[in-house]
Amino acid sequence: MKSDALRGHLDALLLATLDGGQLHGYAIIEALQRRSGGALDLPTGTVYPALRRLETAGLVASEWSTVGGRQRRTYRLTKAGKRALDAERTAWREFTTAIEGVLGGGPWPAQA
Amino acid sequence: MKSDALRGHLDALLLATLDGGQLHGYAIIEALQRRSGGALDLPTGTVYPALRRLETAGLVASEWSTVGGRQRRTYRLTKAGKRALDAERTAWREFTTAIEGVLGGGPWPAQA
DNA sequence: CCATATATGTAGACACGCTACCTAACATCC
DNA sequence: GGATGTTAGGTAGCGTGTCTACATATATGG
Repeated sequence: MKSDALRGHLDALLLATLDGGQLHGYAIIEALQRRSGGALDLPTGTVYPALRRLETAGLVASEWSTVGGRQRRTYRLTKAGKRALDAERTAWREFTTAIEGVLGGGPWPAQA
Repeated sequence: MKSDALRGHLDALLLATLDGGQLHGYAIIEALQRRSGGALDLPTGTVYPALRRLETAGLVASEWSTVGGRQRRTYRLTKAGKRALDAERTAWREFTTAIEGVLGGGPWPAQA
């Protein structure tokens, strides 16, 4: 998958991943791989800054914990984040509807 | 619709629009509006450079003509463009499958 | 005459995902 | 003891594609 395709949809992916419960960054990356059937393999340089952006925007909140001597920052959706997720899902449907209206299933008549 | 969402999908839209027959730039913008149900209203500063990029890549070809005293540059798909369109449609299906696997229809079990 | 629609185009800004790199603890194998 | 791999978090800076804003020109309608 070409990387630009994801532009503007990453926030929706991260919020949706946290919808099932809190996760730490590394686990989010693994969850995205699993749920996408291996199609999404996001680098940490993409995910960590995006999570900080979402936290600054108030859509997720995080807490530090230590598990087996390793530091973990666990993220969870805020209420605003849940609302944002709903909006993202709606936007996604509108987006795909618009694109598929153009992509169609094959050739179109020139001036329908 | 947020503008970044389109990133990486514009080429597919333009190629698909030309799949029904040759069109000039302005008509392509109108066709995109029509086919997307009004959701897509691309500025000329987006479409014209993109068409030149596609022409440089050999996916479309263009010819000048004059209609009613106005200059028109009419674009059509090349064979490479048709192949590229097929590839774009396949990529689109893979993309939406991946995203929808993550977005799902609602909450997921934490560790399926 | 002026506004609007038709039609094409360029220059520069900006957002954001990616590459590349760094740190650190623990586990395993030899 | 050390090499390697996995888990875990992070930053700096780049690339690039879309957008904003602007420029040009003809035809039409008021």
